[in-house]
This record gives sequence, structure tokens and C-alpha cells, in this order.
Amino acid sequence: MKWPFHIATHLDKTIQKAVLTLKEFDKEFTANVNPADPRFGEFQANGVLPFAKKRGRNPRELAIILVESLRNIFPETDLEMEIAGPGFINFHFKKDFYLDWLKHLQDQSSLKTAGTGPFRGKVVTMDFSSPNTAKQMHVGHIRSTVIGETLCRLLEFQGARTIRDNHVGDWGTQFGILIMAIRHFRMNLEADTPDALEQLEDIYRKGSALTREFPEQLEVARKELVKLQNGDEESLTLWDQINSISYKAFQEIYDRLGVHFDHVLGESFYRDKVEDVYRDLEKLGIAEQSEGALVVFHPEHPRFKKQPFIIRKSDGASNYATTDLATILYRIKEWSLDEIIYVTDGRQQDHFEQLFLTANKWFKQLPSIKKPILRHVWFGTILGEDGKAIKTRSGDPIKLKDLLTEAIDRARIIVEKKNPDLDTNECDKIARVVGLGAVKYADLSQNRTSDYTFSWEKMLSLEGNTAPYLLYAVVRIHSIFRKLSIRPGQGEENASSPESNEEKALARQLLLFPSALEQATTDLRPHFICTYLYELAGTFSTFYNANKVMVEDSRVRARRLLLCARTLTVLETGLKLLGIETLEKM
RNA sequence: GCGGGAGUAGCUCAGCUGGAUAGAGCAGCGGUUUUCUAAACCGCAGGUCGUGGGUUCGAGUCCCACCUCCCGUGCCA
Repeated sequence: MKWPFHIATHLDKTIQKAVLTLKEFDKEFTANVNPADPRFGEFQANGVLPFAKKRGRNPRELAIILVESLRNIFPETDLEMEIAGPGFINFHFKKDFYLDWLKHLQDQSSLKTAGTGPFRGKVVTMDFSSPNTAKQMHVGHIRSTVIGETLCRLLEFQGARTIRDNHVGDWGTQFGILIMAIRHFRMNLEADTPDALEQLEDIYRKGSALTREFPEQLEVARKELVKLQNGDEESLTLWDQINSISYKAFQEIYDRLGVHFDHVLGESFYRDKVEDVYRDLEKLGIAEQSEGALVVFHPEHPRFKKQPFIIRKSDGASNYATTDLATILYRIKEWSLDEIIYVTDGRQQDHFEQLFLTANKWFKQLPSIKKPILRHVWFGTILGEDGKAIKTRSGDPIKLKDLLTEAIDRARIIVEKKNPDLDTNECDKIARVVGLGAVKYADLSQNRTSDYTFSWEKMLSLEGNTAPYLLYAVVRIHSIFRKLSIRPGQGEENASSPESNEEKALARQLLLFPSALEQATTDLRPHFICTYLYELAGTFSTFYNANKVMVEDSRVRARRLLLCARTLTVLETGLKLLGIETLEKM
């Protein structure tokens, strides 16, 4: 019997199948195989208990019957099965089994091959990052950008084709105020200066102040927006200049973060498609006029029967509801996709719920449309140390550019202190990888639906669940191979099975990687990967301190080298999924 | 009012369709280095899981009520 990469899934499926031959069970039974407490084995199946309850049977009796039938399927040489407590089934793999299984983890590409499967052939559009032009990206954009990128990598790793689409806000209300201000103050846009975007922001601030002081200017701004959206040439020229300035600044951030997009189709791209949306939705009786606006109510919904989804404002302008609808249709037609995932903050939950309801009603009446799965992956707010949404001392949003620069600067100070022998180039690289990695990891390691407290000290610490801690484990492994003048994967030919407690614990932890992958993908929550990697790095550190690798006994050395190489592969693969670069020295 | 989220150790957080004695890190206390990066490791201490009911072999997890905080709730995105 050859064991696959994903053991828990394999156990689950096999049990599910075996059960069909047993008269005491039926297809309502689910095995529910999960990683177990180390005291009990590697995996446990808890499904017998709820099933027995439902059928009014004795769970232990059922467990005995099930395990007996499994003995014919799973070779005793590989694992022990044990019934414990009220009816848990524990699976404990024997040490010789590990040696064979660890071959799956030989290198990153064999790992990817093994991991491919659950999403093979699926096409997924990831709608993420989505900054607004004319403004700098600020700290709030990091979550969408970093989480979206990681979700893409997770899905690709498991066989999906992803389409990264940056749905930039380049057609919204900010342009009304901006163009009004540019004209009011008779300003010239200078696109080539490095602080062009700062200047734009300044203009926006002035325009905004003006509308507060003179309410009639707000009316002027509204009209400017309508004028732009109606295709006024001069307005479009200004608009275009504003966007080029913005895109240049965005690209610098994306380059730093290692994020790329397959498409950057901003809201403006859909401007000639919104009329169809109005027409369709009105014609199909989905949208109606209300207080001068075109809106969608959902009578079957307790809240949205009263709370409108506004798709055309009373001044005739479109908004993001309109473009989001047009966007879905465009994506379906152009990319024939299976799923669209939107990564935005949690405050937009109502919007997306209404959007999905509306889109589904719309597409139901368009027979040629294959309705994709629509998912809103939302995240919480980043809080300052005061427990409120993070801001600068003056109350402005923190610019993402400044945040990333500060992360790298802070990392450099630490690197220089801890490892003064490094030359400048190495130091720069390490500071960049550690600093950016720390920021990304701080974000990804939190459950995305929670708010989290931003702390430089915590994210750059070598202790605890941080990027530097994981990178340090990677570096220590590289160091061993460097000392031996061999590459990871070499020197393990005579490897024997894990012996010491630390070796066994490490092998066991490696076995659980597929479960972490699955968990992260099912819920689209990257923090499961982080938690797993942190535990792996911890298990490795314990092993590293207790079991010297460079020992005389060649069999011991070979098996420890093998464990080191496999740990390295999983750590590096995991960090790559998180979009974090790794190092050989730090 | 309605909806979403949160409430777990002094602090920051995990806890996977209900499962075995609720786990980490920081902070506190005490140890480990002629040994592969001590940026590490080991140990001790620390919890009425917001409150009160309920469901059951079993509840941090599910149901009901309540308290506190954050967010959203017609023309921003």
C-alpha cells in the first residue's frame, strides 16, 4: 500500500468507503479524521460517537466493528489503530512508515505535485488590493493585498488557475472634489516629480476643506463627477493624469511586496457597461426607482427589503454597486470562471451580500450565463496600541510606503546588532526580507476576521509566532548543510527511521502539513498555515537543541539530515505560500 | 431598532462540522553554551473561557436571554 501526501483525507475516504460494506453503518456516517493530540497518535476519527448517538447504538461496539474491518485495509506494518474512551479511533503510525512517507517532501516541486488535486482545473478570480487612485495606499490596504496574494498562492498550489484582478477605484467620488479643486485653485499637475502623489493628496485635502467651508462647492464637485462620467474631454485628460501618477506609486508598493496582477481593470473600465446594467435590471424588474435613485430591494430578505442597494445615484452617477455588477458579468464572459473571491474589510459585508443577491437574481434570468460561486473574504481592522483603528499621531492614515520603509529600517538595526560581521549588501537583503516578512506575517498569522493590534516590537521579535522566528529556523538548517559543504537532500542515503523523541516529534509534525493546507484553504484563512509553521519551527528548535546533527554515527547523521532537509522544504514552501522570502544567513 | 464581529492567563493571540487534562508568545521567576547561528532551548507560575440558563455520555465550541466594546445600516468605497 502506498500512502498519499494527504493522509488524513486518505484515511477519511477509505473509511467512508469501507463503511458501506458494513450493515451497522450507512452513508450518513462521516469519519471525521483530524490531527490528534500527540498522546493518542497522529490522527483520530471521532465520527463514530455522533453517529452512534443518532442511531441509538453503543459507540464502542460500532467502533470495534469498524476497526476490525479496517484491519484488512490498512497494513499493520504502517499503523496501529486503537479504540479509546467512549469510541474515539486513534491512528498511530509506526516509525518505519515515516521514512517512506517523507519522500513526498523531497523538494518544493514534489511537494507541489503532491499537493495538487483538490482544485485541479478550477478557475478562480481573486479581487483584491483595490486601492483608490489619487490617494496613497495606506495601512488598510496591506491586509487585502497580502491576504489576497496568499490565497492565490494557496489555491494555485492545490491546482487552481487564479486570475488576479486589481479592481482599482478610479471612477469614484474623489474625482469630483479633485477636479473641482484643481480648477478652483488653477493648479497644474506635475506627473514627473517624486512627490506627485503627495501633491495630489494635498489638492484633495484643500478641495475637501473648501466643500466644508462653502457647501455650494460640494455641488460643483458633484457636477464635475457627472461631467467626467459623461465623457467630458478636458475632465478625462485630468483624470488620466491623476491615474498615471497613482499607478506609478502603486507599482512601487507591489514590487516591494512581490505582488503582481494579471489584470488591472479599474472601475472606469466598466463605465461603458453600466448602462446595460441599469437597463437589464430595470427590464427584468429587479431594480426600481426610489427617491430619485435606481435601487434594488430584496423583499425576501429581512433587512434588504428595506435597505436599498443603490445602483444609480439620484444625480445620475454610477457607484461601486453598479461597477461591481458590470464587473461580474464581464469576468464571467471573458474568463469562464468557477469562482470569484473578493478580499475586502468587514465593513463591506452588507454591500457584498446585496451584490451577490442581486447578481444571482440577474444571472438566473440570463440562461447563457454560468453562475460562478461568489465569496466575500473579509477581514478586521488593524488597531493601534490604543485599541483604536491605527493612525498617525496627527490622525492621518499611515502610508503603506512609510510602514514598509520603517519595517526594513527597524529590521536593519536589529540585524546589525545581532550579526555585526555581515557586509552591507547582505545586511540590506536580510533587513528587507526580515522587515517585509515581519509585516506580512503579522497580518497573515492573525485570524483574518478579528481586529488585531499592530506592534513593531512583537512582529520583529525572534520569540513567538513571528516571521523572524521562522526565518531563523530556516537559517539554522541552511547553516548545517553549509558547514558540511553539502546541499539539502544530500547525505541522507542511509537514513534510518526516527528514534529519539525529538526526531519522532519532528517527523510527526511534518506529516501534518497537508491538514494545515486543507484547513487554510477550506476557510480561506491563511493563519492556519502560520500556526502550523510556527509549531513546526518550534518542534525543529527543540530537536536542534537536543539532537546534534553533525555526529560521527553515519546512520544517525543521515536520518537527522533527512529530517532537516524535509523541515526546510516544508518551511520554505509554507513561507512561499505566504509570500515571504527566505534566507540562508541572518 | 436590525445585522456582523469580538469578549479565553496581567498583555497579545490560537483553539478545525461538540471530544479526551483549554494551549502558545510576551511580561515574572529559575535553569542551559569548550557542541551545527543562545536572534535559541528547558522548567516553574499564571484561567469561574463576559454573565445566567438550556441541550447531552461530553460545551470555550451548539441554543435562549442578558452585559460590554468595535463596525455597518439610501445616494463614500
